[in-house]
Amino acid sequence: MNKKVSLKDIAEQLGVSTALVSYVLNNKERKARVGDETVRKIRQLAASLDYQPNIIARSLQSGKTNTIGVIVADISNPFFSSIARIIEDEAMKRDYVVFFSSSDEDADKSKQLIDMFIHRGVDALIIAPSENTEKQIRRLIKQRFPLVLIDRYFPGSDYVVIDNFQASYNATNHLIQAGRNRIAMMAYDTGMEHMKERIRGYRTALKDNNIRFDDSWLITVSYQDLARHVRKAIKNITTPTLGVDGFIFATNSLAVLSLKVLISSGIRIPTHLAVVSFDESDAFDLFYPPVSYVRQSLYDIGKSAVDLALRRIKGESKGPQQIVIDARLVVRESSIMPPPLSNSPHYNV
Amino acid sequence: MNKKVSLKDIAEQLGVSTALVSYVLNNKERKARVGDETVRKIRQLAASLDYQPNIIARSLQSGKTNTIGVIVADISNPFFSSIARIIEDEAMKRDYVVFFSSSDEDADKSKQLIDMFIHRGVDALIIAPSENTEKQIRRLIKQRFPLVLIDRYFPGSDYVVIDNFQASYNATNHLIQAGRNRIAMMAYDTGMEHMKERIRGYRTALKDNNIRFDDSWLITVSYQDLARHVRKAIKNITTPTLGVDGFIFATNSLAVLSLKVLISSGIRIPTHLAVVSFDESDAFDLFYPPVSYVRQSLYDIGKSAVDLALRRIKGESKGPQQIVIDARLVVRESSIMPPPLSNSPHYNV
DNA sequence: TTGAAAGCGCTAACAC
DNA sequence: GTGTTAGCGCTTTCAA
Repeated sequence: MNKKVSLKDIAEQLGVSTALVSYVLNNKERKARVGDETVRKIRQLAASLDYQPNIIARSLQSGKTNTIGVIVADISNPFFSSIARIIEDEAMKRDYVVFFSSSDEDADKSKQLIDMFIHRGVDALIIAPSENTEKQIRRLIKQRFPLVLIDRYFPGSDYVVIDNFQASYNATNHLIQAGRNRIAMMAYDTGMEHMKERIRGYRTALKDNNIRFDDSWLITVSYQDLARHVRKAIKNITTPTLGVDGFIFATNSLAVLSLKVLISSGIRIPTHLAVVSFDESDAFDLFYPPVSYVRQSLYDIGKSAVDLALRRIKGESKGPQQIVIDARLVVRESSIMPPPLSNSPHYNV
Repeated sequence: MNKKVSLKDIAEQLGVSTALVSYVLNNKERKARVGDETVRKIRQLAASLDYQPNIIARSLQSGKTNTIGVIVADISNPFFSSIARIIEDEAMKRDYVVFFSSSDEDADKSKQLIDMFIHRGVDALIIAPSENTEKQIRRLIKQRFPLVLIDRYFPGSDYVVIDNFQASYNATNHLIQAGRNRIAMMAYDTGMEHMKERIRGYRTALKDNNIRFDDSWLITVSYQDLARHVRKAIKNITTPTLGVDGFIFATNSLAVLSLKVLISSGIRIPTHLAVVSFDESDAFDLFYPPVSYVRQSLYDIGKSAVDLALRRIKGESKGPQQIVIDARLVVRESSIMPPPLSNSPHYNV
């Protein structure tokens, strides 16, 4: 690595002070009333030396890093990586750069990541918070650290979410309208509000349709050792005796894992079991029949989160800012009976 | 934000110099021969003040940021986001943190990102390089900037890749053994070595099996406006007259897009068309029939990339380090004829 | 118009 | 054993 040129190099070569160079290169020559000729010389030398400011030094001085930390449950989950992509683009447009990290829904890891990012001097955090992280989050809020929650939330914070109750209610209602009345839901075993709301929406829809909820219908699985839990749960719930005829999955990962199990268990979708999931996935499109899902605008989530974060950084927003973005049910063949005699064209039968 | 405590604060309160505090808090009290009592006092006050070192200041001083920049084509592509997750974990273990960004296979954007990361002082870069970025990459290598390429490569650099020729050869050979002899390939229209190798493997396998290659079988699509290109290409190649009976997709995104088109076109897989893809995807598992694919160990890619990068940072490795990781063909039903009378159990027919 | 200098927080070479 | 000090590269106040 050849040594980088610094302000001082330019100043010395020109026989001026570093202050002048700094002013000019930050386009503050008007404010500092630098002489035209000096401005010209500095500009020219800087260009010919390909001067690049040292961002670290600037950060040390300013206390700002133009950096945003993003913490999601798992960046390899397409739902989060898609949001990450939007956040990346939006941040870049505004000259911010992004650290990504995964909490694995683990409160300890979350705390560690938050601390690490703060020590690194990120200007803001965008977090999909996990269970038992409320204290960490509250601490940040109290310190007035710029923070936006996504996907999940705690009351009183800045956040961007969907109306989970309504979305879940609609999904359940849709299954009922489609003729199902023994509808199960698989959700994460967590006290997080968004999950509880999804469950509440489901149960309320059942009730409003006079369907008596059966305890065995609500399956909650824990994030740890997920695949095994899902496998067991699906085996249980799909026995003929318990036999449910509709299923709502509270996240894409639950749906993907469950569908893999269902595939090998002889259950026909939607004939035996109508299916709706939250989130989206390529897998939902390629699965046959295509899976109905609750679509959240990932673009809106990412864009709004960055907007809010930057406004917080600039100190523009006052009270808690809470953004509820649209969620809409995309109905496809996994949740409605096919027309009689329909042939799925591309499968050998 | 309450003001952070600095070395100086501690030094002043204790009436010692910042140097001592620095030594102690960096566990260099032995080397600097600091008195036991002083050590104790410093440790205690630091703890009670919850002192956190300012990483920015340390970086300015050391010229190191403990930061790695990662540039992939698109972080929302599960292939890359899965690698990203591994990189994140491995980096974190070694106390590095990661910036992710997406080049969109665009050379200009790539250059911009590389420059930005360098200005930000990342200690190393891990890049899945795009077409026409060779000059940028060569420049970094010449400057001896720690750099590791993944997935794609230029000769003479540090990289982690699979044997693309062999993997493609095997995949093609597999289709031929499975009784296909009009085999198409869809690849990206790029001069990048990894793509050319995949194409070469395909063509060589045809040749070795005495199958005369037909120009129309090789479909190259450009990354821009991909969906449209794929749609058109699939429509063309699957007309009865041209009718191919096997298909190799050079990446997961090509396969996913193509399968979506195939689904709606009445083509039966594998009866009419046997399919193999590179990379992996949840969608390949949920598709029926499950898609055969060339599996690369994403773990090995990410882990090796971080290892190489850190060794470069530490100046441990000399000549170009090139790691070829295993790729293995996972054969599933999309590429082999089902047993007679087989019934796909879970689909209504 | 311009320059000197302080200081962001930390490290390390060099005295004492 | 302990302390001083000179920077790392930049911004910005204040004086000239």
